[in-house]
Amino acid sequence: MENNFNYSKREEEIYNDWEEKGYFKPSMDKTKESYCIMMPPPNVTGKLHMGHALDASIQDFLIRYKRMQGFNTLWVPGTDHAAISTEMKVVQSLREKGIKKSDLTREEFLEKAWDWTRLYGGTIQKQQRKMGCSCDWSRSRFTLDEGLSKAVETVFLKLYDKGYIYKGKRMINWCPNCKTSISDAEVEYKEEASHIWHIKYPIKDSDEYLVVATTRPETMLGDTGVAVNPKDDRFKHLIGKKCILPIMNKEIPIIADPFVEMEFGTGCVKLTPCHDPNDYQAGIKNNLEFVEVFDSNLVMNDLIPEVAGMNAYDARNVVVDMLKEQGYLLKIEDYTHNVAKCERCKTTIEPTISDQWFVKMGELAKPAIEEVRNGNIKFIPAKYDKTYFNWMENLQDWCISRQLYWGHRIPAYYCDECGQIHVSSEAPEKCSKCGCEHLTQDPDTLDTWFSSALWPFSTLGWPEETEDLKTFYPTNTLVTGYEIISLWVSRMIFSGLEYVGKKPFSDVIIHGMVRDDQGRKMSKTLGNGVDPLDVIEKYGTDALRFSLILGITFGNDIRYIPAKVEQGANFENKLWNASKFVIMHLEKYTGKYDLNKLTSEDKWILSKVNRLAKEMATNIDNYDLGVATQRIYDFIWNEFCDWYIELVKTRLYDDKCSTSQEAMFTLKTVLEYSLKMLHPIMPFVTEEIYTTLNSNSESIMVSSWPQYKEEFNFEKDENDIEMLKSIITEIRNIRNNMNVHPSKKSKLIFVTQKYDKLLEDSRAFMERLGYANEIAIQKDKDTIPANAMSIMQKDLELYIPFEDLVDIEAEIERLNKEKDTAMSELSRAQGMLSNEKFVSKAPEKLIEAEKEKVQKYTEVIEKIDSRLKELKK
RNA sequence: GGGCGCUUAGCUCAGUUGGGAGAGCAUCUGCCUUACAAGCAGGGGGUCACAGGUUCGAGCCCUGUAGUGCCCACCA
Repeated sequence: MENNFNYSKREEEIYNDWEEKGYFKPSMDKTKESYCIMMPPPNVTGKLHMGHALDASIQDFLIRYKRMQGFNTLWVPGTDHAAISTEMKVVQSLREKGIKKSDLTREEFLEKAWDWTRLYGGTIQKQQRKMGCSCDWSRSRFTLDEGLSKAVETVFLKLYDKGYIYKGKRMINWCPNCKTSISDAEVEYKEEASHIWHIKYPIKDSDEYLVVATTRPETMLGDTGVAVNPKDDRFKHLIGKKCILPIMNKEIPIIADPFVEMEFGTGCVKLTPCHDPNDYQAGIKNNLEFVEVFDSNLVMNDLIPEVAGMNAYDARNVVVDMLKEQGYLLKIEDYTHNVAKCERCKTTIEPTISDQWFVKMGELAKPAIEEVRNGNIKFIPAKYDKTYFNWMENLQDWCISRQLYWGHRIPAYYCDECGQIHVSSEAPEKCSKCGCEHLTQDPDTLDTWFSSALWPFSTLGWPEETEDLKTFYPTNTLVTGYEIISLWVSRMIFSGLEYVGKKPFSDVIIHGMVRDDQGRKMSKTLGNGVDPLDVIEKYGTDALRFSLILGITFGNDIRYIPAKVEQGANFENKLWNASKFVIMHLEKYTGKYDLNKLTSEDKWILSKVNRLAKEMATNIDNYDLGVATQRIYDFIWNEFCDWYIELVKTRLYDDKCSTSQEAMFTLKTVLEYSLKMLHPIMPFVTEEIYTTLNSNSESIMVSSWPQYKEEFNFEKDENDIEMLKSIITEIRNIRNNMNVHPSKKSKLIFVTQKYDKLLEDSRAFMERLGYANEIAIQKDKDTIPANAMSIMQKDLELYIPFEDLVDIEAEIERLNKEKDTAMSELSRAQGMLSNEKFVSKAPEKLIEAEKEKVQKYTEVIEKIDSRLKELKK
């Protein structure tokens, strides 16, 4: 074996080998339970970032584990066409070539977009291969491919027939940059410093006036009312009257509406139903006039000649100046408020009234809420139930039409003559209403999330009743971040329930965000992003995966700490070297061993690894991946390497050892168990070692998870070896304190009635690990020299004659300290036992443990006392 | 405005149903011991944010306070 694992070379070779052999495909064994994960599809032209790396590490962990557990396992990869995001990138690249989107026909643009997708698409899937993802690439899907488009169309027609999809003029979020509508979920809010303008609106036929406060004075040209709170005594007498809109010199009504906060601003709100969501609602409710001030490109219309044709933001200054001149402007205050921004391009959103397609959410949301409430779908951690409910219970109808080319085109056709809407998969030959033969398809496309919402079943072939759909739907676990619970998770849930009639998945793991080492979001502007591919190049995929999983708790954000990746790399090296040792010593392994000849240390480690296999499986089944990883790490390093390998060395080095075959059996068994348990976390290095260890065996990927065996349960031997370990640790401790170099050996005199047999069997390693040149095991303490250090335990005394090194006074002092410790332990245990309430209420097991402690420390104290007496002679 | 988290060793984080506080890194001491110095052995370091409460027993459960972060709503 080489001195190190050559990950940069071998990881790729191993991966290709797996893929070629078809290990990523499901077994399709009908006798096995299925387990399926749908990979959240990244943007088709995207690049792998740390969030993806985390996502991939978690999913691959689960998939590999389940595969080893014998499940018929499928992990479906794929990519999303990412409508707005991709279209923006294409527009940008065209602009760099001096081409405007409007220069091209729809077909020409789409041609360019496909070129772009072909050029940059697939990068991320190559990178996912580098991550070691064992997904079935032969089932990879793209949201715009034929099958998925069929699913989208089917859903659209179905919902339309049911009346759940409708077209209508509503107030929507318009992104002036992307030039499309977007849904509420795609809007984010950002605090922005601005001003608030106080404007006087005179009351008709009166000297009185109202003062309205606004952050958008230019919209006042389109005001068609002023609202006050009906309970506001200041303005009660004005309700129902009219006021004069400045500049426009137009009468507008004063209405009462409880949405107005009396304490905020002036208590009077100007109403511009065309340009504000609240005002829009108030406009409908109160039957106000709808007056547009500017169009969707923010170009002012000709309400007044002074601003006609101007950009809305420029018009603001003109309007403010006019108000000032005419004496209507009372004051301008600094004001910081939340401004709606486009999630994609960060442009300020314009609320606009527009003719769009919507999905009616009410009836769809109900069963989706119920499915989580009744526990059929679980969030991990459960706290995200609340995020989900909060979203689902306050849903507005979902605006699904986008004024983009890149996406699924809406299957609706309009009669050129009478405007009749025809929703169908094919263009109708003539209008069903007027018989006209000229129909035009709706130019809009659908929201990206409309197709992503179908992901769990569209990828399995729905609406066809495919074998895959029957086998793998509902899927089992969804792994994603909290930022898309509302955008994606919730929509998959109602979609699955509505279209397939079954939930899309059972468990939803919500992991946190990967932040930089200072806890900041990784972002392009900060330049603090860490590219997982750089990390892989430096430390290898296994080390990165290990670092992302070790100790994580789902739902909490994690920081990317380089030292943690180093920890992973060091661990990989440790495992590699331990394996090298094992494999080296297995040269003489005949495979003929006798379980009856296993020694205590063999039984000890077998018992431990055996139980770990069971407990780690429980951890994983409970999605405690961070804990599971910690446990296998601890076992391999602190038990197997630090102790078992050291304990077993004497037997391996001794040609005449009668239990060397059993030692080799144990080494091989424990290493194999460990490799298997580590494989879902560090797939490559475990594969490399496993196939070296078992040169005629197939991949570790298709091996099975170690099963708990009752015959490997050795409780007594576990206790025995733990006792010996504590003795060895104490010997080392004493020698360290005295600065005695390991090369200076000493004699060990054990006095014990109980452990003589065990010690006799353990002579060899006790000599080695206890730095002894001679070991005496005796039942009485007649021959103990005075100048010896001592270790007192229950049922055992150990004397180490260090001869002239021992300062009797110092030893007395040390023993007194030991005694103090034992005394305080004793009194603590006695204290608990003398507490009647403790004895009557605490569990039996605990009381017994305390009683044992009393016994133990009483004995230890007696022994120390007796030793002290001898020393003082 | 509403909701949800977090606060544990110098740093980054674990801590499974309440039963004597853990890891990695850092630090200190001693070791190139024939798998590994990317290592070995040993040590130091914590009133688990604070204040109450429940309990025989609280890092864990309840109430409140402070600091901090996120999500939702968007109030002109």
